Amino acid sequence: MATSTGVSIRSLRYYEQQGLIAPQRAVNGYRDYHQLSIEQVNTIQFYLSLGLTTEQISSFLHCVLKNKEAFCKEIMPIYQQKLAEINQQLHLLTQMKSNLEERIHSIVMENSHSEAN
Amino acid sequence: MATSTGVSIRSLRYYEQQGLIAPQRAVNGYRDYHQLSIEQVNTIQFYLSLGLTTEQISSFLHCVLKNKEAFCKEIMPIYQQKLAEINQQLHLLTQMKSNLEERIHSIVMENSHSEAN
DNA sequence: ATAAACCATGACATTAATGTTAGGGTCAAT
DNA sequence: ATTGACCCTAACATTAATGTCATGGTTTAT
Repeated sequence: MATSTGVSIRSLRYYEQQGLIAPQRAVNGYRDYHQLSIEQVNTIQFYLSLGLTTEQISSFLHCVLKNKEAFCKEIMPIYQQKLAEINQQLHLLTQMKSNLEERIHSIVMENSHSEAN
Repeated sequence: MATSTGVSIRSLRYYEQQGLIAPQRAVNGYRDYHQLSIEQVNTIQFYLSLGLTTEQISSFLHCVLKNKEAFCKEIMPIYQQKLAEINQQLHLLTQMKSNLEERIHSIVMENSHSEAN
C-alpha cells in the first residue's frame, strides 16, 4: 500500500489511528488493504493538501466516500472555516512581507550613500 | 518589566535564555532590568513579528542595538532568506486557497441544481 | 509572625504530521 | 534452520514560542 500510494507506512498507520482508514487484518496480524483503499488514501492526501486536519477529514470522509461532496453538508462549514484561516494567514504573511521589504529597501538606501568605497 | 512591555514574564525569561537579553541580578537573585531594556524588548518583539526566530535575532541583535541596521551586514541574508520563505508560504497558501474556492464553487453549483426544494 | 503578593528555577504541555528507533514476530527462499 | 526482507507495536523526537504548574524563597504590610 505504501509503495502504491507513495504515502509512507508511518502515515498510513497514523491515518488508521485517526480513524481515516480501517484495513482488515490477516490471521498473522498483518494489515490487509483492499484495492479500494488506494483511492481512499489519495482522497485523504488531497484533503490534507487543502490544509485540513485529519480530524476534520474524519468528520466527513465517510460521507464523501459514499456520495459526492455536494451531498455532505458537514463539509461546507469546514471549507469556509479553513478559507477564513487561510485568508487570515495570507494577511499576516503579506504584512510580514511588506515590512520585510521595507526594511530591506531602507537598508539598501542607507548603503547607497557610501557606495563609492 | 513584563507589565511595562506587555511581554509575558515567561517570554522575557525565554529571551534571556536565548541570549537576547541579559538582565543584572540583585543580591536576592531577582532580575534587575535597566530602563534601556524596554526598548530592547520592543525591538525583539518587532523582529519576531517579522517572522524571524530568536536564534536569527540573536545573530544580529547586538549589532543592531549599537548601530543602525544598515551597518549590520549579518542582517541582509537573513532578511532575504526570510523573504524567500514567506514567498514560498504565500505560494502554498494561495494554491490552497484557490483549490478550496474551486471546491466550494463546485459544491454550490451542484446544489443549485436542486435548489427548488 | 503570618498572609498576600511577588520572584526564582525547572519541567512538562501545547500542535500535527511524520520520522526514527527499539524490540520482536513472520514469511520466503536457500 | 538460517538469513533477509517484511510486518507488528510502542514510544520518543521533531518545531518554536509560550502557557502552566510545582516547589520554594523574599518582601511587605499587618
